[in-house]
Amino acid sequence: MREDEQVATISVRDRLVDAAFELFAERGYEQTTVDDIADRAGVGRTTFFRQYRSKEDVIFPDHDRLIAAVRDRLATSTESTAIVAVSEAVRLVLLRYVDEGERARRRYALTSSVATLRDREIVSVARYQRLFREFIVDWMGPARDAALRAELMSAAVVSAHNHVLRRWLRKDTDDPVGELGAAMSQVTALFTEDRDASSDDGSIVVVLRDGRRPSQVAAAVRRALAEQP
Amino acid sequence: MREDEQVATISVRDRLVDAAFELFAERGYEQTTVDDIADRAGVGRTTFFRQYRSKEDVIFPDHDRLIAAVRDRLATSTESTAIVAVSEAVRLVLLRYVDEGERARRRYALTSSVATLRDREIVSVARYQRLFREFIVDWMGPARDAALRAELMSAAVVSAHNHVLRRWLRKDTDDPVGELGAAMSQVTALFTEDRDASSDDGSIVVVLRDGRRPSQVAAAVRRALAEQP
DNA sequence: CAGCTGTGTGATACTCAGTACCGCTGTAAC
DNA sequence: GTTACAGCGGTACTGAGTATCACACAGCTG
Repeated sequence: MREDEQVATISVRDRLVDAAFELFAERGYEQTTVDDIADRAGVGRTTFFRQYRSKEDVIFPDHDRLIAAVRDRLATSTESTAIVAVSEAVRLVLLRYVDEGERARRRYALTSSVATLRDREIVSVARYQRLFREFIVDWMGPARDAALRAELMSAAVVSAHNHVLRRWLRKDTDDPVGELGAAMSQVTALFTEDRDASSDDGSIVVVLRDGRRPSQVAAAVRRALAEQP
Repeated sequence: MREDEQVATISVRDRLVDAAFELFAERGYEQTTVDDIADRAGVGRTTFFRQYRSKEDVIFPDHDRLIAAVRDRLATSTESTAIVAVSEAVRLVLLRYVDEGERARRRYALTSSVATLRDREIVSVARYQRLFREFIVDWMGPARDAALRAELMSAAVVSAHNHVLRRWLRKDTDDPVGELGAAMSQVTALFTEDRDASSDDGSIVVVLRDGRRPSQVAAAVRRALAEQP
């Protein structure tokens, strides 16, 4: 291929994606064959499967690459707790979708209406959750209930992320990144509140002899609070 | 079919399941075709697809029926909070697997090693999570952050259930039901502790004029505590 | 220029899951 | 008997995904 052609021509991969989205919109997903897509993109069937492993693959973003990026981010994380590290890492995923813009929304329309694609999406999400779970387990070591806690944390982070992502996809929010931050602090709060709250609810008891003035009581309370961890 | 034959003969459905499990164990899942299964079960290919929608369906329990049972349980639930109701309902799922016994474990061996089946399992789990989420949303109404909280709760319940279920499948525990109860109280504890701990940590401030005695301060505190929700 | 090599491409043929249809057979009802 | 019906098997088809092979077009080399 000569250079001037290269400038004018969109890559084969992109042509296939465009063709696929067009056809899915026109006739629906099941009514479109791989041959149709390849034909419209002006390439052979073989080329389609060389570019994308399956018919579903055309619509989905490159999860392999994105997961690798998330893994890297986790590996080089300097956060103080596992759940905060994961909350930071999941931001990458949201940003990727937001960057895609309209294409992400068109994909959402498809995954919402086609069972096969919805299932595929669910499986992709589970891969992130697994990655997070394993990271948290490694981070926490063989502590008491570590496995269950890791499970819950990763599930919470992923759910919160998906909640915000779906809101953005549905145009329910203009500030997905801000909402993600809020959702993530809600999630981390779930897991970082005083554990064992049933036995220690965080109350402080200050005992004084009779005859003190309320200002003295207040001072004693202030002192007690300062000593709290 | 005459009656004496009916007694001696296992149903076609069961024969197909047995044949499938045998063949998957012998040659692996991908190396087994639907024809192979039908042949070994002594029926035609057509009959296979009349009994099971797909090749994967043979191994999985009847999730449609089980989900319906769970939905019924939720609909007739008299629990005080949504998450407790869901925690109770998810027990049905665990019990179903435990009832299956060895068959569930053989299925687990397959879903652990065959990507297609693992994906299918993940999708099934998502269906329960969705059911729970919708129930919780209905229960909570349009409260502040209800959608996100419902998302987190359903994810937590399902994760905890799966954690315990997998422990039982791996023979890491002999008391799955007990562990499920423990895991579920851990989950409910997550969501029933003082919420909004970041903005309201549960502290009570009692203001008094100078000159009161500590016993009067204590009485005022007692009164304030009594007024707490 | 001729020859070599590697890479992307398209055509063909194949396997297998899943669907649609049709004809057979045994059973139950009238 | 015959009519109705339900379960079964066979055949043929569609379409996804795989494997193979031959070709075209680059770039490099002598």
